[in-house]
Amino acid sequence: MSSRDDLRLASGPGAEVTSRLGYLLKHAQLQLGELTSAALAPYGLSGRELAVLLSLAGGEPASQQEAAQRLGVDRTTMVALLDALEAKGLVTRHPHAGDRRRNVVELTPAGQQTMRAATEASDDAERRFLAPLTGQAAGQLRAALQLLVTP
Amino acid sequence: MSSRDDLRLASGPGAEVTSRLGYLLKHAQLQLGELTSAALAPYGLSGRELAVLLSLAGGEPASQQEAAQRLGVDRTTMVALLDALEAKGLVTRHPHAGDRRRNVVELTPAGQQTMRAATEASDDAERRFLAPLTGQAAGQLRAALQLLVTP
DNA sequence: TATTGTTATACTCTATAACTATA
DNA sequence: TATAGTTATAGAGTATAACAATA
Repeated sequence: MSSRDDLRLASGPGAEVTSRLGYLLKHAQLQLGELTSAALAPYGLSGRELAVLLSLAGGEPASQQEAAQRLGVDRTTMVALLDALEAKGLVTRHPHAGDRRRNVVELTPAGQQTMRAATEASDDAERRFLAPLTGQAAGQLRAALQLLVTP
Repeated sequence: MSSRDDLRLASGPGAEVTSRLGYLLKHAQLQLGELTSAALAPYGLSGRELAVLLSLAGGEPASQQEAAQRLGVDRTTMVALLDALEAKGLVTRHPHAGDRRRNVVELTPAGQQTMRAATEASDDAERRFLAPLTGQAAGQLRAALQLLVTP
């Protein structure tokens, strides 16, 4: 079932569920995810793959482990994500000079270009998702989530 | 990896990812989910199962299909959820009098009692999750999510 | 023909355990 | 011994397709 077919007025039957925070967070994520997936499709990227590119672009060149930590996924999960991005020519893996256990992961020029274009598309999806809110309310939402997620 | 091991200051490396709305929603949901799971464990319920109980308790007795729609899951997903709740003695299924294709699903007395206690535990988990926010900010967060999720 | 519940199946995301190569 | 990357595997959660019973 798509995440849009199931929504109803908060005063109807089941309002006890649909007003709970867990429900709201889950369905907000589902809806944003649908918009983002559609927006990124022309670039052949998933939202998770764009997140990997962004985590690699910010700061120092990173090992796979560091990239995984930045994103909040397991290092075993990062392997498959990087396999896909490497196959698309968007990232490269090289052994670290001083510690050959590590792979230094970097964006290729194509990866940087794709990341920039895909980020704009993703930003646009965010804007459309947040359209029901005033600019102030959208800013407060983001700030509140930052506070909750950042320890 | 747990969802708490990966968090860092928003100004550090990877800030481009960790300040995106999709990341914030995902990790907010993960953190609340952990708190909720722990809070519900003494009742032998998952968050999804409590959601099913709540969706059944609100309004008229529902068919499985209606329960699935209230919750926003597929009717095939609802089958397994109800199997588990029925095995625990928390819900019953009876053929609908006027339309025997349908199962009327209702909470047993044990189901109602468990639902009430588990809801209190879940509410407490929500309060702890929202503790970093002022009461006003928490209310605004909930209202904003309602607006985004309700069409 | 259409709908409800069900089953079988598959796909995504994720983590744990164990392997390897390096340190 | 410990760590980084990898592989195999398993477990949620989810949906699609097809079936039986019923409308």
